[in-house]
Amino acid sequence: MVMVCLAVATSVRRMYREKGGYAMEEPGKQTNQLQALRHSTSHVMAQAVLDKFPDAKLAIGPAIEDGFYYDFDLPRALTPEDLQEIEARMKQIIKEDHAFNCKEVSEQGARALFANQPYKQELIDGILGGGVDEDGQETVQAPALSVYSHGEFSDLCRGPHVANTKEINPNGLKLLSVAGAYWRGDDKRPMLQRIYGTVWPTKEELDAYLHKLAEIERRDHRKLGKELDLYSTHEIGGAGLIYWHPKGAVIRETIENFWRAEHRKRGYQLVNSPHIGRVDLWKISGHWDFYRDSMYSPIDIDGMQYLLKPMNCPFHVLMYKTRTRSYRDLPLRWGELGTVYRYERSGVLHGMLRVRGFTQDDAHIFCSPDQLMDEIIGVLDLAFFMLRTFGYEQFDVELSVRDPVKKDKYIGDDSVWQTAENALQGALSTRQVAYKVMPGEAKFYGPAIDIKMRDALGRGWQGPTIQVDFNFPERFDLTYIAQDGQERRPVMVHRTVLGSMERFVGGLIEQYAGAFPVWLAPVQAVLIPIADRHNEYAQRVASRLRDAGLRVEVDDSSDRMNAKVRKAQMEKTPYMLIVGDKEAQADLVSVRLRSGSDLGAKPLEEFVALARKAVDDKNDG
RNA sequence: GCCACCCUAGCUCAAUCGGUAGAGCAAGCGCUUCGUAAGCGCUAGGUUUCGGGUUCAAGUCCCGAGGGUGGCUCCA
Repeated sequence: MVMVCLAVATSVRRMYREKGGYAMEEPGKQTNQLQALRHSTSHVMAQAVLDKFPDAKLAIGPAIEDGFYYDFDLPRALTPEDLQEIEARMKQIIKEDHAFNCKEVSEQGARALFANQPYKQELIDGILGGGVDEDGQETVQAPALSVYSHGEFSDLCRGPHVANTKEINPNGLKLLSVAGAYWRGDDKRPMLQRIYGTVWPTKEELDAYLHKLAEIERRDHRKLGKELDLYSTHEIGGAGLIYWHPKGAVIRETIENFWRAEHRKRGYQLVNSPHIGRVDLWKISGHWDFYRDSMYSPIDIDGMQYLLKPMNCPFHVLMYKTRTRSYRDLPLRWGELGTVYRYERSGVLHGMLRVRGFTQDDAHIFCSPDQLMDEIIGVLDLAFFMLRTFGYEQFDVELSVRDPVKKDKYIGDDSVWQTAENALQGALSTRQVAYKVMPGEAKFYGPAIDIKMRDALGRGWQGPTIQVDFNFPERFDLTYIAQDGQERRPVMVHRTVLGSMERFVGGLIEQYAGAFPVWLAPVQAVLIPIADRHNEYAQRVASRLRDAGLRVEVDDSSDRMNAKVRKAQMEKTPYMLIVGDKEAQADLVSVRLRSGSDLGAKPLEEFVALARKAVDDKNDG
């Protein structure tokens, strides 16, 4: 049973962040029941921590996706042993059978109750002052203060909670980790210790969740990237810089070829631009003022300052300006796999997902305002088509628009914004894409569509982004000659579909758990001769397969066939072709799939057709 | 960047109280020629991330740097 004491609706923090910098709304609605369970468990944890550290200062402890946390200011750093101890104490408290009681308190009452709790005092200030609440949400009106107690422990809280600690299943509980977290998420304020935990109604659900965590670890692109020899990073080479090994590079090349072909089909032209440019360029674009933290220090060349590019747009803009553009030229769709470099703070770097140098699948569309909607539709079609090709089927789409009350934060007048928002919205509804409007999420230079996709495990990843930009055309004075002979200002659309090759491939490794579909697999088939006398036949078959455009290797090591199968299996090779006397005599290959299934002996040409089809269909056949 | 933790052979990990670095896999060589997830043997492989310090003695303790992990903040 869930107790709700106040009429104030509970809002758990809905946005969560996962390692690697992809964020999205929590999938599936967490029930109030589950929220209450988790939130109540965080209170129990706070009590256990107070037992151990009577001087602990408590901050906040909400329910989150899959669990809960609580932030503490403690006299010393917590160790893994502390966590075990705290968890044991929690289980004890749960069994002590405490009812959760709620009461409303006056300001004085609350201040007195939390006299030694400075963070709680600040929360009280916030609640009464109509500032921000414990989830960092702005409070509209000052609600009453409420306190939830169980046993000896009381916490400022608006609930809801379960009725009794007995409702928490001690076997569904586990503390997971300790991490630093700034008070109020503000890096100017004290660093607190955050304990993460998870709790479920039953042990089975806990086990399932822990199993999922193990699965996430199993798929980790950093682990698989090393095991499958896809990429490396180097301490001596500098942090956040990716080295693509041959097998990783093949995957990337295959994706890039697909990307180029698909863009050409859809009326894009591909361009290339330099990696550095004079600082003046960035001053005009505005990045020098607004984006400098993410840019590297200037390089002195002949007394002039150059910057490593953090984005491609200014270069495309310069190309646009090389001649007078007519309305007949528009839309211009210029794509580039452009490598950019951005300064990222050392603590955020993460495998291929968060790096300092990466290649964006960038494109800029220059068009007239009345072409905007069709252009957006074109991008949407392209984006969904490409992502589905990589097995992403579920998307969460956001339309980021202006904050209606702070219109002065944005450049461009109302009518342009209206046109742009209408175009984005119109494109989405034309394609019947469900979306969520995100007021205040627009960039200062224009509204945008952001698409997030879910992977095979249901995790969210940052996907395509489509941004309308009024700023660049203005600052660089872009024009085109309209039908009536007048100079007009084009609209510029920035868009990526994959994001960056690094992040996208990192995500794909996890999406496929390293078992890439045939068209992407670095090695598509391995020939496994049973004995040395079959090597020659294996080479002949391999060369025939290469002629058919397949990526093939021959394992002519002196290993036994079983070992060769195992090796290919661990490399997640789609096709293992076993050849012995029987096959060599009749132009056959015995096909084993990495799933373990044995397709038996097939005529060579039949296998070629089968494999070609899997490649052409971009699936596993 | 901040908090905590970590860094030993190509990889995964050992090394008691501070006492002078070891295994499996991978690699190289040899034997084996085998029918759907590991055949056998031998060899080589180390400035214990780097730089200082304490100590008779440092993988181990201390300081600094680099890199990494989990978070916070931020982001393609």
